[in-house]
Amino acid sequence: MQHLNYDNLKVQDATIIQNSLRDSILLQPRNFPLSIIAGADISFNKFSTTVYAGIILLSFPDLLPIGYSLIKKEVLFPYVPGYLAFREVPPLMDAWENLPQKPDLLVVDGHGIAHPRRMGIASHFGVSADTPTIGCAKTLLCGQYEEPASTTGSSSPLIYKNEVVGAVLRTKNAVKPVFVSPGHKIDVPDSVDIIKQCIGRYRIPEPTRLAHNMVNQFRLGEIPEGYTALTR
DNA sequence: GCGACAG
DNA sequence: ATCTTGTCGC
Repeated sequence: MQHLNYDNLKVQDATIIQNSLRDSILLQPRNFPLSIIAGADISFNKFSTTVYAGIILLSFPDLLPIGYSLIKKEVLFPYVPGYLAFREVPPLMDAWENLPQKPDLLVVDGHGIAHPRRMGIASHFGVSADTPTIGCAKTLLCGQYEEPASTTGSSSPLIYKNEVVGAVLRTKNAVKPVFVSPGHKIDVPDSVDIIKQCIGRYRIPEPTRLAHNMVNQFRLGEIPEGYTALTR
């Protein structure tokens, strides 16, 4: 499963792929040890087809960087709400293949099953790479929820078509919450529990926050393309 | 038809 | 997503 290419796909074809991949999603309590967690994100210049993708590995529960993978790639599939995966999964999959070691769980910037067809980018990547994933998005794509209490750690269920597809989690006092939903091989309760343990001093949980900072530095030429295991 | 719409 | 200046609050 590498060098995925969705460049010549039509949105209509993409829908068929999502409906097909959906049957492979596994929603279950975490049944594996968690000592290495990772964050994935991409960055790009507006109007450019070049995307800078990266995955950062962190020790858990310490959340200290222990390695990463960065790769630059051309992507032609456009950004269409509901089809983010067709733009971001291909480059992220390349970064994944180059990681010095695979994490036990990957946190993706975007939704998991909190998606119109229950196939957000976190689920799409998880099924494609056959690895546990959680989606952590900054804004809502679909579903309803009650505003969670304003204190850090508070959450409320995210409902879509009468089903609990995730949770809205307050990661910082009196600050906009984030949207957490399982991607693959994990369930809603465990996803929220793990993301809670990834909260640092910012709104965005450490895995995706550090991944975002890293790919941004990469895009700006402050870090070279490549991969490495960090020594400490 | 109208409004919503991850990154 | 990216760009951008100021401003509010702990």
